[in-house]
Amino acid sequence: MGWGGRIGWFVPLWRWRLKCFIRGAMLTSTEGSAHPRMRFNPSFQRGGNGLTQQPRNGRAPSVKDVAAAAGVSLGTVSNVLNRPAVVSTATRERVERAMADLGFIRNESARQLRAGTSRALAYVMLDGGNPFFQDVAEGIENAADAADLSLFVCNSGGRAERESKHLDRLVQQRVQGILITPVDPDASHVADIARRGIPFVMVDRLSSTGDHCSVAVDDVLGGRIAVEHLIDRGHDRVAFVGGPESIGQVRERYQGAREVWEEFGKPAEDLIHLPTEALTVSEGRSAGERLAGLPSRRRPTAAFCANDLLALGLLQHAVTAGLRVPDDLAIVGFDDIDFAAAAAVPLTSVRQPRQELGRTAARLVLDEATNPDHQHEQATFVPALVARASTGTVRR
Amino acid sequence: MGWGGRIGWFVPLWRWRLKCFIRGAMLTSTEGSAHPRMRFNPSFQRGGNGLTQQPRNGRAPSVKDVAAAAGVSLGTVSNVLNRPAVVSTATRERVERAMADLGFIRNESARQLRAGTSRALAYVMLDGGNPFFQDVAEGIENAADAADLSLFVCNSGGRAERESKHLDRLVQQRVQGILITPVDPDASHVADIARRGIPFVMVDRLSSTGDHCSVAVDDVLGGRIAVEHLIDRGHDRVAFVGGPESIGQVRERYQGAREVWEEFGKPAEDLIHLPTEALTVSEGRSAGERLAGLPSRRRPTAAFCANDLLALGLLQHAVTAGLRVPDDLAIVGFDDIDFAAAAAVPLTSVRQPRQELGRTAARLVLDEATNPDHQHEQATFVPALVARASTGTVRR
DNA sequence: TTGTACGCGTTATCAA
DNA sequence: TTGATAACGCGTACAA
Repeated sequence: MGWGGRIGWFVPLWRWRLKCFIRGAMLTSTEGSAHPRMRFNPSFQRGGNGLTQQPRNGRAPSVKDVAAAAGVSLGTVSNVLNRPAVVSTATRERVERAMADLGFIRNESARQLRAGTSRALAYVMLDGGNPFFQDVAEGIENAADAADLSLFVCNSGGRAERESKHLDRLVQQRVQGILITPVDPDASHVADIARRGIPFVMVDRLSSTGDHCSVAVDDVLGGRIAVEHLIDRGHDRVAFVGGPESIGQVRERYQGAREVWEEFGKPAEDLIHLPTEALTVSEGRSAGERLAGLPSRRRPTAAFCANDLLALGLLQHAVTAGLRVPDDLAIVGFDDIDFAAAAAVPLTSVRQPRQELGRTAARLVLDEATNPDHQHEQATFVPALVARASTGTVRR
Repeated sequence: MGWGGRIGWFVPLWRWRLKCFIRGAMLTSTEGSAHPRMRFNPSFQRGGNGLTQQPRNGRAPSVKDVAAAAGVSLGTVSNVLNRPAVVSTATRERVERAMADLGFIRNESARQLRAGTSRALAYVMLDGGNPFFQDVAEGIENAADAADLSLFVCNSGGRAERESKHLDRLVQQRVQGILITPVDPDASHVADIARRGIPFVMVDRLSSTGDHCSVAVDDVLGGRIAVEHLIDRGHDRVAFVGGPESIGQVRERYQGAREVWEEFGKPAEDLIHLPTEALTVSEGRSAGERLAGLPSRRRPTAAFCANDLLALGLLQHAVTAGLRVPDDLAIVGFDDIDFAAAAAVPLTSVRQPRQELGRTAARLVLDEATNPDHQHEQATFVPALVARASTGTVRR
């Protein structure tokens, strides 16, 4: 059975349900004007708050119902909704009264159909379990809220096929714009979005082609300041903890680390790469085990982690293993999520302006959606080191 | 200017944008059947992936465009989409080809309008900054995904007026069902949802009235096992850290704590309430300060925190202040978020089945949406203590 | 097997 | 100031 069949099956149930919840509702005497349309809708009832209605056949009341109840035409109701000034006070009040009585609520689908686009944005995030992206999402939501738009928040969980599925659905929904932190910025299903002309902003990744907006911090620079800070503190052997390399952010933060390491004339083999399979707390713990397993003369005295989750996992392992942080092992994270400061040994981290990334991305996508002179923009933020106890002491 | 004006202004921009991105796209010779409708759409082009089209006046291609391009009627296209079996292979392929060429994507608004309901669920969460709710949301999203539904994730941030605004929008969107962890379960705007007949499930709160489904753990029991665990470990003075009392979860966890404290014959004044203004890490820190400020003979040797965020804040303050955890201060949290286990002193916590709460809630809301025999259900889960290092030792 | 015609709820245009 | 009517895109009777 195809979709049509299922839809046809849904509708009666919907009616059935309405019929059920009506049972027990307070019903008072029928009221309303003597408008002839009224006889087609004989079941209007009035209750305290307009929710005790059973308009027509069980569907939600429409402008048509309101018009009938108020004894005016459909166009007038529309005017009350969209150009209140143009309708006389008396009729407007009558219509408003009818809307309240019926519990009328505008149907967004119909408005969308008419308008050609929905009143929603969407953010497809890379990892819902990482508070960093939640904070970005919060920034977006605030901006969306201010523009009176709803926000679809989707989570790809790092899986390309799930991301693609989400995007398909969002395009079907005709969302006004899509913000995404992509699994792979070069994936075709990502490029297709911009090519369709849907306002589109890449978050936490810069566009290489420049054919859409993007918002990110300079990850290479972030890697640089993290490692420079560790060099400052006198560390001569440093671990870079992070992976997989398919993640651009990881690559660039590592690159920044290597650059500055080299510039300070340190031997490349003293910047030790501990690859991880994901940017998670548990991968951080496992990296900690590998780190502890190194022969002591090869063992780093500090670690720069590609994000805070890894750093927290590493920190946990270190403390459990009896290492003193920062004396035995200094740790720098990346993102500066709230939990970094809240760790038992507060974590030094490279701060990204999380909410502002989101706000800016939303601003750009809205500009693309509304401004005919929109120019694609690559908004780059400068990361900042927030030094805390986990790198507290200067060595030697 | 009212909304109508703005919409009217949007549409031309939309066209303008499409015109722009088309520039530079590869254009090949016009192709297609000689169907007469074709002349109304003279600008069809074919490219590699169907995205280089400029159908009609800049709007996304509709079934009508597909029909014209394939040289069939509109109904046939619809049949291809909804009852592929009923259409001959040859025409079906021709239609599918046309859809691919044009980059046709179904318009959800139109489907919704027709179907009377959207293909989306919604979850309004209480605190987006708390990973607990993110995990619940993830459970919901997985279930929604399996049912091929989109999920609106909204965040009230504990503010009733924001929650109400979200709910208004969701009702306008005609979502299939609403899941919510409400600021106040008894608020009228919450009750209105269920009264409207919208499938509705309360998450992390039980329904008192029974006129809708709900999913939660037994918070009183959770409070009991937390404090019983501390009593087991030999603690005679315990703090309950949590607030505000307007949050039902806080009240009930506290109640459970008091019950078991009394049952063990402990004097009521030795269960010390440290109220907080929110369930956040920073409030946990501030509670830590107050705790440290107590005279030593009144100072608790253990703390039960109303959630893990408070516990992490308290832990952080304790470590910073030089207290040993658990020797000087044992700590129990609630929720067992991932960061609890990842804290530098892994946190003992009362575990809620976070994802399962979400999955169950989604299951219930879908049942209400589709099953005519749906009965409201109060799904109660049993919390479980997860003992970790933060309460590690038995005292005395 | 395919095509025609109508309705979903809203908004905008135009006429009264 | 108000009313009638035609779209928007899709799904589906019903007719051919």
